[in-house]
This record gives sequence, structure tokens and C-alpha cells, in this order.
Amino acid sequence: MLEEQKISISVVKRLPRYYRFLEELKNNGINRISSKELSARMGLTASQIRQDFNCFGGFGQQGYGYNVEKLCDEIGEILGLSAKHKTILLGAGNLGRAVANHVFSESKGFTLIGIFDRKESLTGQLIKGIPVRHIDGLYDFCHDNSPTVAIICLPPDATRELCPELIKLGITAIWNFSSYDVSLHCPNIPVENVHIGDSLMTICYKIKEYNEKGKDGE
Amino acid sequence: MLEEQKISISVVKRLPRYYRFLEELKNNGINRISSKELSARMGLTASQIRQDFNCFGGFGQQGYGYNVEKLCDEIGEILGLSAKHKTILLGAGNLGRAVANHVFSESKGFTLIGIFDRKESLTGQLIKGIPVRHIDGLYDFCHDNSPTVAIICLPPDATRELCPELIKLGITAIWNFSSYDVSLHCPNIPVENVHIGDSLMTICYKIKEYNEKGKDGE
DNA sequence: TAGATTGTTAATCGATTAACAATC
DNA sequence: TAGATTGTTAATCGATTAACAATC
Repeated sequence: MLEEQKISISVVKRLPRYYRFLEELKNNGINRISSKELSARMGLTASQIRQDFNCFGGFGQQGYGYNVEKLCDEIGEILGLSAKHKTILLGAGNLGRAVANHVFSESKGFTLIGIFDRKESLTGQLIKGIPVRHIDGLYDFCHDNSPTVAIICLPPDATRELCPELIKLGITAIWNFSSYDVSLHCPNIPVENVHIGDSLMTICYKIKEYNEKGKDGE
Repeated sequence: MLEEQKISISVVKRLPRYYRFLEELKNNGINRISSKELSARMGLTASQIRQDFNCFGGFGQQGYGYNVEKLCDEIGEILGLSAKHKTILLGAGNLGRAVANHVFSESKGFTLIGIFDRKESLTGQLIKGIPVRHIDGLYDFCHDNSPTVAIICLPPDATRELCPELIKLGITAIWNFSSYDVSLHCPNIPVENVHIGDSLMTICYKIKEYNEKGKDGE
């Protein structure tokens, strides 16, 4: 078992969803599931589920299926959810607050240690017990606390300006909620985008398509 | 030109990004671009760009390239951004507010006409000039105003309970920010998910992978 | 006309599905 | 043992890339 072909991004993108479903099953006291039943619940093929799980080695047992708790824990481990990456949040507007709550309350893999905003009026305000700091203090804070992950909830222009600074300050991963394409200008580090605007346009397209033909027949 | 093979979801998902880049070029006064240059800016292959654009008919001109403004407008039209879908927002927490600002300030394709929350304390509060209503008024509001799109910024349990109601009330598209898998239980209508939690786990995986091998070599 | 760049077909690559032998 | 279900290989399907003729 030394070592593995690269896991494709298609598989990786499905892992969080598996994790969610398995956690739910676990919470409902279900401790065994077959690929067939899981496929029915999730709207996937059983074949795909077995292929996906097998990228990481045999989690199941022939004739029996998968142990829910073990599988859930394994996937959590593969995702790296037991880590505690020191994380800072840039931008304490509504979106920043929403994300902060998310990270804080779930805290899967990340520990929020600092929040920054340019707006003087927000300075000192507490978000889940963490004070908002003025952006001018970013340099000192990073030198003192060495965060490695940045969550960006800023307008695109502010993001463009800030990104190179973040890299210089030791940030090695960016969770980007701005519409600016961070990955193009911070190559080689992990970036994950949540492009709300793109999602909006995508559903707009789907609605149009649905109205045109989806409704009646094909 | 009557009519077209179905556009694959892979292509559709790229359209918003094309739109963003073309809008930017347009705003910068650039009125002509070749697939080669656009590919360099966007980090795609020129081949893919030409394939994508050609799904919708010939927008370019041999030997010249594409007219930025025309192309941008065409893609906006394909996405259906000139529509004004009557939209309601369920959930006026931080995430709901953030999304409301997004929809309101851009208003591409959607018009926000109502905001609902279960919390009494929020009732009457204005978000971008629209009052938050108590969820109990949802039925009457929908009968009077006939919204067709719902944005869901609720916890998963609330989402599960509410979804069937929304369908009954005439909602035919759901933009879902909750971790509940709406599409499994509202089949056949357009659904677009923004699963922030899944995105969090995905970047967690990417960081782990990067730390393990990404850094040195490979 | 010569140069540039598209539109489009063909080749490659990767992801999903189907099938079935291994095995619990 | 017989039945169930995995792990895994092979077949199919779709998406991306490469190539080039058409044409501005």
C-alpha cells in the first residue's frame, strides 16, 4: 500500500457529500449500509460509490456492506477534518459573519483566530467571541500568530490588492468568497472558491432552459 | 438553426466565468479578443473556449477573433440575465442578508420581492428596503404576489420541512444555501446548491494533500 | 495576397457504468 | 452452503485537446 495513484478532483468533490450522508445515518443509529442502499438515498449509482470508496482502499466487506461509523470516520480522516488550521477571516460584512459562524460552529479542520476589516466602525466588535481587528494590524498579527489559511469575504478589488500580501505573510491556502479569481494570481497553493455570483447565473440559465423545454416533454 | 443539441452542464458551469471576464474586458474598453488571448487570461485552452462558444453558434470571425461587447451580451442572453424572476428569500440571518445584497445590487435575472424569517424579532426590519416578514405570512404573500424562485438560507431541518410547502405555493426553482439536499426531494425543478460546508471540507482535503506531497516535487 | 484566427472534425483522455469473480 | 455484496476489471460514455481546412 505504498503508494497510491492521485485521487481525481471529481472524487474529492463528492467526499463531503458522502460525509454528510454518513454522518446523518450515524446520528440516526444506522450502523450498516450497502452501496446499493446508499446509492438510492444519494441519487448516485452503486457502482460509482464502490469505485469512489475504493480509491482509498477497501472499506467494505463482501456480503455485508459498509460499517457506517467506520466509513464516516475514514472519510473524515481522508478529508483531514481533525486538523486545526489556524485561520483568519478577511472582511466582517454579512457574508464574513455567516462564514465565521460556519467555521466556528463546525470547526471541522479550521480554527478561526483572527478577523479583519477595513471599516473602523467594526473594530473591536465581537463575532463569536473573536474581536474584529483593523486591517492595518494584519502584518503584526500574522507575525505573532502564524495563521496559514485565509478566508476572503471582500469585494473583488480589495481581494486583488490583498492576495499578494497574504502570500508574503505566510498564508498557504485561500478559501475565496469574492468574485475575483484568486487562483490565477496565487498559483501553486490550495484555493477553493465559492462564487455566489456564478451560482446565481447558473440557476438563471437552468430556469430559462426549464421554461423553454424542461417542462413539457424533452 | 432549429434546433440545438443539449448544452452539457460542464459548458453551462463555465458560462458565468466567461461572462465575468468579458464584462471586465468590456469595462476596460477592450473590444476585441482572440480565443488564444482569452485562454491565457482565464487559464483555459483556446480550443475549449472555441468549442464552448460554438455550442451556441458562431460568435466570432475568422482572422479577427471575438467582439467583446457582442460576445458578453450574447452570453448574458444565453444565461437569461435580462429576466426578472420574482424571488423570495427564506432566512434573514447573516447569510440571508449577504445573499440579499448580492441579488439586490446585481439584480441579474432576479427581483427580490419578499424576505421571510421565523424569528419574531426580525419582523419589520428592512434589508435593502425590503421588510422582513414573519414566515407565517408566506402563504398569503405567495398567493398575492406569485413568486417563482426561492432562495433558502435556513438550517437543514427547516429546509426539509419548508420545501414541499414552497412547491405547493408555486415555487419552480430553488437556490439552496442550506446543507440539506433539496434536489433529492424536489425533483424536476431547477435547483442550484451553494454548499458552503462542502466547500470547507474540500479545501481541507486540498490543504492536506498539499502538505503531504504538493509542496516538494510531483 | 498573406496572416490570423475561427469553426469543426478527429484523436485523446478521463470519468462513469456495467459486469462478474472473489469472498464474507 | 447459499445469498449478498464488495473489489476490480472491462466497456461505454462524455469531455477535452489537437489539428486543420475554411474564411475573414
